[in-house]
Amino acid sequence: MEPKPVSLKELAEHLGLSPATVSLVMNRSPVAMSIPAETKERIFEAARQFKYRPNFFARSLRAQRSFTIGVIVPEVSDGYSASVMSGVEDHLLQEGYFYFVVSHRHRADLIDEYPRLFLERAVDGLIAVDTPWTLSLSVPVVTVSGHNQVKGVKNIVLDHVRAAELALRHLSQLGHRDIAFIKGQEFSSDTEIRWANIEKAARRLNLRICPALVSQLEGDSPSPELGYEATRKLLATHKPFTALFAFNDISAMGAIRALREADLRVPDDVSVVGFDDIQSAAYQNPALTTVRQPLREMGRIAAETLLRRIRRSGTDLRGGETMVEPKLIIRETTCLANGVGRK
Amino acid sequence: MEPKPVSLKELAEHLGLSPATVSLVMNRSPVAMSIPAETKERIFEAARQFKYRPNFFARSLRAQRSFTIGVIVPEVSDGYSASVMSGVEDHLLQEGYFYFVVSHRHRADLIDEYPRLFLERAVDGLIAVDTPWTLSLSVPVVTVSGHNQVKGVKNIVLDHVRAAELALRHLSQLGHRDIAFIKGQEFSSDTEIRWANIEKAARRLNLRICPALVSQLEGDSPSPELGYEATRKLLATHKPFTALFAFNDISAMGAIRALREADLRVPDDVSVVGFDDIQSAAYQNPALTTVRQPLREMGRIAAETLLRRIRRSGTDLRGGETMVEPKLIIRETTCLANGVGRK
DNA sequence: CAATGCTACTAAAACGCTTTTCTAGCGTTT
DNA sequence: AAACGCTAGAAAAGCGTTTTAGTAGCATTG
Repeated sequence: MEPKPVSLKELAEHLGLSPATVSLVMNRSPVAMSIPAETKERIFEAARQFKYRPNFFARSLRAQRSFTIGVIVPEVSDGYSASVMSGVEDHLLQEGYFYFVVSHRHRADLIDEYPRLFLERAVDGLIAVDTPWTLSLSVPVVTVSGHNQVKGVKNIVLDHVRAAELALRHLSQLGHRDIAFIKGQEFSSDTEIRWANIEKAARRLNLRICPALVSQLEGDSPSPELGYEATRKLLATHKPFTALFAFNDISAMGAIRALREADLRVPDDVSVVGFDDIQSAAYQNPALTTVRQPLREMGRIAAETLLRRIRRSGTDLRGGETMVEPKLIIRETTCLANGVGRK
Repeated sequence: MEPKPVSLKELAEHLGLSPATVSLVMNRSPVAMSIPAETKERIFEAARQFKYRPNFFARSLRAQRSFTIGVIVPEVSDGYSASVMSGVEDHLLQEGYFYFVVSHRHRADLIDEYPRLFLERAVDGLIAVDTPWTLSLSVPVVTVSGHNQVKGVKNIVLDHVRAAELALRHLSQLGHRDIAFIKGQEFSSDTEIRWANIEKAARRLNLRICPALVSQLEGDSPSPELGYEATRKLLATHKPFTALFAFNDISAMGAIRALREADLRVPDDVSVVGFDDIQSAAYQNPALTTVRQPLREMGRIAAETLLRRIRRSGTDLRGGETMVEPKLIIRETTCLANGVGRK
């Protein structure tokens, strides 16, 4: 049990000084230049002795700054958000900031309400992860995979051109021509841009995308179930395909299960490429080939960008994007098409 | 962009009343009983019109309450913590509380420092997840899987007696006698109690635990790699076993990979049981048999318990445990021993 | 010697709210 | 008519800081 905290006034009283002086010295204010080193030392010593900690609320009230930022994600417990948060945390704590987390779980009313609550809590800024963003707030906002075009909002985003290229080129080089796709949910902010770039990359690589071989995730569960369902629909068309590019690793896992149940071997009959490279991707059986997003790094960059904006409030508040590079991680779920050989 | 917020004083001025009156009415204080309904309505109407929101810091400064709690976890991005957090969040936000998260990543200095930082931020209480806890603080603390015996601290914990029983009985009934084990890391708070109960359950079931068949996770990465390494050590002893009980699902995934690399089929040659039942366990290939911990529920209970303590501050501050029941989820990684048949 | 400048501080306001105590005016009781 | 009680609200203290504007005392300068 800690002793009752001591206030600035009490500390000053004990030192026979005014609270003003003590405050000035403790904060190393330039005004305190004229205070002799000896006095300063006395103050520091007393502060140490009484374990003086400035009251956080009093300070925030005065400064109108909270050293707190808000993070809004679709769901804390999904690996994507959690990885990004991990990066955000790294940088934030190091800089003396704390953060609140909320999950909106794709409910539009919450996506609207939470930012307001954050503002009420006087956050200095906020980071929205994988969340459609339309608000322009009075504090800096940085989005991760946001694809918004709100004026002052900076967006940290994957290079989707390259991501699509990496995956499709890989499959193409393995001889795949009949490629099935699982698109993300309507509400996922990555869905649209990712798909647009897949189409472009396919054109560049001379791959034809058959509409019957395009399925879409539905529902907002974070489980592989959705990928399983989407793949079942794909299989139900009876249109043959030798490769499948899933929206993310989770759905790829569900897809693999659906394929196996249909007596299709992965990768011998169907190659599968995931997206994200979550922790367990490497330990799937077979290990998942996937397009890695540097999620943690994206979180770190988001935090850095946000703090920069909070500090240099006013300058450089242009929106725009900061791009981050994907990487193709080739593991065991892809091989040559037509069973020509095993990779 | 929101309009500049209006203060209580301004609102009162506009109404031709004193701030005191407005405050009393807005907070539905019993003292405001004597204020006529008409005046109250005028106040509410004006508040609505100007979107009056009490300044959070001013209020907290006065009340010495922050409606904020701190959550400390080993690592936000591991599924265990994230699931618990998800449950914590459910209850907390509903009750008007926000929470800070920090990851200590098993660094002892951080486990010590973060609670202090939380206190400085004037949290009303805190929840420690899967973290060794020795501090007795001036605010209520609830731990999840803590296994501490600090006086006022309530611990939300799995019924480990039953968990060990469920797993071992299952394996025993399938005819397994040579069972290997992967223990948790030294620093994990669940390790000790889980192991103790496994030993007890084994005795009750007349199973002999061979010391050579007990391996342990080492290192604090949240990846299946650790289970992979632990299993390699097990295999290196060349002591045969037909079943493996892993510390968690993540390590079970690594174990399965190691077994496969050693040309052992799962479950035909070796049955594997995991622990936790994380999201992807059902979509492993083969789907993982595991002991489910109701993590989200544990988080919810922790939040409920904490808020109860914060509110009835003073009463019922006994420590002790609240137990939660595990459930055996039988999937595809376990079958009859000795290849007698496939389940 | 008056004016100036420096040193080492302090006073006081302000941040926005809550809450206890107080009061003016009015009606009722004894 | 004095005492009391009630209604409707106001005054003011206080929460713990930060910061601007001073100021008292001393030394230096012209």
